This record gives sequence, structure tokens and C-alpha cells, in this order.
Amino acid sequence: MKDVAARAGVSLGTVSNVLNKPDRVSVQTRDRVRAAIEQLGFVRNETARQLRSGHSRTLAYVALDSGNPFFTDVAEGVQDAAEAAGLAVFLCNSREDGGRQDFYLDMLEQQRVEGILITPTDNATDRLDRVRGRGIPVVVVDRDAGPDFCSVTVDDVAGGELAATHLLEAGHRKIAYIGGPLTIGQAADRLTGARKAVAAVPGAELVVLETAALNVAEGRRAGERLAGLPGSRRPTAAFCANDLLALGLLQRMVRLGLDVPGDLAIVGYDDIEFAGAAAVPLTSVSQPRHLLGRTAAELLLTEAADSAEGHEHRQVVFSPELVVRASTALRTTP
Amino acid sequence: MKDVAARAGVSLGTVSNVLNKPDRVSVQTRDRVRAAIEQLGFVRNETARQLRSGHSRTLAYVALDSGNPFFTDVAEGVQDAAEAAGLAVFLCNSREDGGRQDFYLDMLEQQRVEGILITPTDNATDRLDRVRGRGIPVVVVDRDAGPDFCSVTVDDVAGGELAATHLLEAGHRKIAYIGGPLTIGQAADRLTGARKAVAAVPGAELVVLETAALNVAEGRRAGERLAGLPGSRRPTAAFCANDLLALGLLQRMVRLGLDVPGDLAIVGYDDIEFAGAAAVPLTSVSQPRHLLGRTAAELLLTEAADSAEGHEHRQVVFSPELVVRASTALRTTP
DNA sequence: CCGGCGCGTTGGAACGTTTCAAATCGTGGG
DNA sequence: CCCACGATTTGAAACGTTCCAACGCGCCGG
Repeated sequence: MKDVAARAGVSLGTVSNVLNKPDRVSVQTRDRVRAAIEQLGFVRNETARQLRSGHSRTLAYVALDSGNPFFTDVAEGVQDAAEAAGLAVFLCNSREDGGRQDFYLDMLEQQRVEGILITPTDNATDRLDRVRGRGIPVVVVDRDAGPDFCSVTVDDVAGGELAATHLLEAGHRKIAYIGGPLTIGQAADRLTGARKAVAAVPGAELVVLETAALNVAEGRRAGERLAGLPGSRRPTAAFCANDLLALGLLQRMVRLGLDVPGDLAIVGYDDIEFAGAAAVPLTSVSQPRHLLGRTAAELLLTEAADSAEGHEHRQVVFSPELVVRASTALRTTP
Repeated sequence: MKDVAARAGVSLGTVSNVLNKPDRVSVQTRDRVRAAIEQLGFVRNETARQLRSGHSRTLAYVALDSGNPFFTDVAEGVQDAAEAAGLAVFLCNSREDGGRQDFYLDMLEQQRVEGILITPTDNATDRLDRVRGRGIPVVVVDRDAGPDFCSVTVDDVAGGELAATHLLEAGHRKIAYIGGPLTIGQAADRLTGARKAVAAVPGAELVVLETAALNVAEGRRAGERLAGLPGSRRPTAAFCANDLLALGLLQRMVRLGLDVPGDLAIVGYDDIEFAGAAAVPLTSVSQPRHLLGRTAAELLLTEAADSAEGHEHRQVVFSPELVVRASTALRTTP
């Protein structure tokens, strides 16, 4: 900057003004300084700027697993919001490892980021409290963290209800819920929602098939269990706790010569990219992933702005949406 | 740090020494300072450290599309290598948008990162040259950028050869190549490799079905084209330029009542997560994604270390590997 | 008893910005 | 002709570290 000032024949302060408050500087000087910047290929040193101004213009998102498209979509939403506010985003990936998560949190404290978005590995609230104690705003993404944190989540109970209601409205009365282990909050919530919907319809019945995991192989296994039932006892529809289960189930049904949705209608959850590309395009419950990220970032910016006066923590809960595809098409023969 | 110094009854310099060269400080003082740090919850201000030391201990990876598992795996490799060297990683996502890419490059220049790993959107070599002109090492990932840049790639010609050879060895003599548009370097290279393998076997023939894109829908369309051929003219095997095509093709074949691999053996490319979970698990050409990232990061660190004396740019080319699954199982009746 | 050596420690000068009070310069009103 | 005033510009003090020359001090060899 010193060189730029010398070349333009002005003082350091003026160069700084051209960069930060161009309207304070006369047109001639401004142009002269800009020309000098251009000629020297000057690039502002953000580090020094941060040190002096106390603002880093950077926020961070600590995701649970970047390999999961859910989180990459959320991250995109975060980036969009941050970009709009002129902030850079540090993307960190804890890979479900508490140690790595702590490592990143330490690093981010040292970097003095403006704020942290995080999907924590487990009950990390005390660690997060400490971070916030340092004056760094924290927003929890896709997890509830109580009234002391801003958070952004999607209502899994509502999602379960949505899926089951859709099946009930299509005339199904015996519905299987496939998912588990039920110790996973989301699997349990989706079941709760489904139960609620089924309970509201007289004569409707929900059969729970708990699985050991939420993957394709378990979906196939569930398919075998269903196919093994005599026709009269077999559900006519299945609601799977995620799309992997649903895809596995779908594959096995097709393989066993059963028709989807004729013999079994299927609803998945998450609306992953492959849901629409499956052999029979899959009806699925979709979460507003991009919006989730954007909202979380906006909440963070609000909290940062409020930091002076008292800040009211908000828990935003989004509603999932049902995306109807062929796997639950109405049966032509009722 | 001032507070820590005061509390421990030492000077600023000593605190700094405890942090950076603990062996220069006597045990008693060291412990006293550490206790003070603990009590005050002091966290070093990385920004100031960077400003003074001139080193940011941060590198960046500008990926083409974080939604693509390929790049997230590469990113993990990068992170592992960086972590081992005690560096933080800025993850940026250009989403195939040159403007966004330039925005990030500007930002990274301002941040004075130690180095940049990038999968560029297009011929961005002049922009990258400018970045390097500022003294920031650059390594190109998954693209060749000529002898003036370090780069890390995977040999697509070899991959195509590998796939075709596998099919030839299984006895196939009429093989379809499905992929395109051939203006995409990778689709063209894989075809080149396949041609090479087929040319080496007398009596073997390669049928090229160029597609408009590399997605599931195009794969299905190719399936229809193949199924429409009379049995005698229909290839007995297909090599698809990526797994999406292969999955679409597989779905359509199964749907049309053809057997895989009995009527048509299929090889995909990329070995995406779903390849192994398909209705018929897919044989696929796998790229060492994690290794790609790790190597790129290591190359970058080398270049950064060499910066003083002349640096020799290296182009590392990895070999793909074939992962054999059921979609090319040997036919029981030859 | 003195000079020199090493170990610990100290003080202060950078690093490259931003920020702000003060200086400068025309300018129009009185 | 003087003065207050707005618009520009300047100069210097931060920001929180690291780095280095210099310092104090106990000890050893002469």
C-alpha cells in the first residue's frame, strides 16, 4: 500500500480511503490511486485488515460428513448467504469425529471467525458454550440444541406424518414403516409422525419393521421379509426412513417379480439425487436443504449484529415436502 | 497475551517463546505462563501471528462441484495431508462457474494462503499464472495444465483400456462404448483407451454410441437403442463412460427383460457409492480419489518449500483400477 | 579476582492495514 | 479582507503477534 501511495503521490490514509470509502475521496485522486493499484497489481492484505479492524469477514460451517449430499447442499446454501453478505466461508468436515471437530473449533477460535455454523457430532453443547463465551456466535444446524442456541432444523415428525398421510389418502390401510435403529432420533421421529397419521384413520394399521441400519442392504432384507408374508397379511405400502432403504426395498421387490406400486407402494425420505433416477422413480420426503443452510447463515449474521444488545435465540423449524413420483402412483384397479 | 504476561509476571516475549519455542524457556516460567494461559482462557490470535510471521498456515482447495462425491473424496485427501502438516484448509466450490472461481481466487490472494489446489472450470491458466506471479504455489487437480504447473491426474486412456480388456478377456468380441459428448476430454480419452484394447484383439469390434450427456436418462436411452437391435447384431457387452450411464442402461435392460450379465455385461466408470448397491452390482473403473487429494496437497507443500530455489514442476499421473462385480460375471454358458 | 560464556529473559521494532483527530485548502458570507 | 465551513488529505496511533539484539546473571577457567 505504501508503494501505491508513493506512486499516486498521496498518503497511506488516502489509499485506504479509496479502498474503503471511495466517496470521501475526490474523483481525480481516486482515479490516480486506482491506476497505481492496477499498475502495481496491488492486492490488499486481508490479514492486516482483519487485525486492525477486528473483523475477519469469515464464517465457518463445521459439517458432519461432506460426503453426504445433504450436507453439501446445506453448505451451498450457507455459501450463497455468506457471499451475499460479502463473507468468506471456511468449510470444515468433522467426519463424525469429536476429536476432529474440537480441532476445527480450536482453529476457528484462533482465526477469530465472525461466527460458526455447526452440525455437532454429539452433545457438544458445553464446548459450544465455551466458543460462544469467547464472543463467537454459534448456530446449530439440523440438530436441536435447546433454547440457548439458535438452531435450524426440519420437522421429522411432520415428515413422517406427511408420508403416511399420502399413503392413506391413496387408499392404503396396511402400511409398513421400515427404519431403524429407533435409537436414532430421526428414525424415531419419522415413526412417531407416521403413527400419528395412521391413528387418525379408523381401520388403518402400521406395521413396524425395525432395521439395523439405514442402508441399501437393510432395505433389501426388509424386502425379503415383506415378500415372505402371505398376500393377505402383507402391507400394500411401505414408508422407509430414508431413500437408501427404499431403493434397496424397491430393487428386491422388482427382482422378486412384485410390482411397484401395484403390489407395494413405496415412500422414501431425503429425496436424494438417485430417488428420481431409480428403476421406478421414488416418491420421497424432501428437506429444504439449501434453505436450511441459507437460513442458518442468516441467523448467524443476525446474532453477530445483535451481539451488542441482548440477542434472542431462535429455533427455526422447517417443514419437509412430499415429492410424489411413480412409486406411489394410484393403482388403476382400486 | 499482555494479560497472560502480566499474570505470570513475565514479559510479552517470554509468553511468545512459551508458545513457539518452549525449550528456550525455563521449566518454572513455562509452567507459570501455561497456568496463566489456562486461567485466562487465552487463545492465540492467528491473524496477528500471520501478519507478523508472514505465514498463514492455510491452504485452499477450489473444487469444481462439491456435490460430486468425486470431489468430496479428493477434498478429504487434501484435508488429511494438510492436517498432517498442521495446516488449515479453505474449501471453495466454484460450481463450474468461472466468475465464482475468480471471486474465490481473489479472496484467497487477499488471505495470503500458503498455496492453492484447484480443479479449474476451463482454460484458466493465465489467471492461475497471475496467482502464481504473486508467489502463491498452485497445483492443478484432475486436469492437465501443461509443464508449467504441478498437476495430479488419473489416466483415462488407461482406464478405458482396462475396462475393454476386462470384457475382451471374458470372451466378448462385440463391445459397445457408451458415452459422450466426445468433446469432453474424459469421454474421448476413455474411448481412445477402449479402442486401443479392442484393436489388439483380432476379430474384436467396438461399437460407439455417442450420448448427449453423462446421466441416467441417457443411459436408459442407450439401453433402448441396444435392445432394439436384432440379437445377432447386438453387442454382448457395454462399457459406459460413467456410472450414471451404466446405471440407466442397467435399469432399462432389466426392465426390458434382458439379463445382466447374461445378455449384456456392463462396465461403468468412477465407482460411485451406488455402483455396488445397484440391482446387479456394477463392475466399474475406480479412481484413487483420496490419494489424488493427498498427493496434490503434498505436491503443493513441496512447491511451497522449494519456493526459494528453482522448483521443478511435476505432473503425477495415477492409474485407475478395475473393481469387478456381478455385472460382468463370467457367463456360465460360454 | 576478572573476563567470558550460556542460559533466560526483556524491550522494542516490525508486519500492513484502519481509524480518527488534526491539518490544509478553497470558498462564500459578512 | 477576515473567518467559519465543508471537503480532502495527512500523520500517527493502534491492532496482537513474532523476532532479534541486547541484557543480567551465575559460573568456570585462568
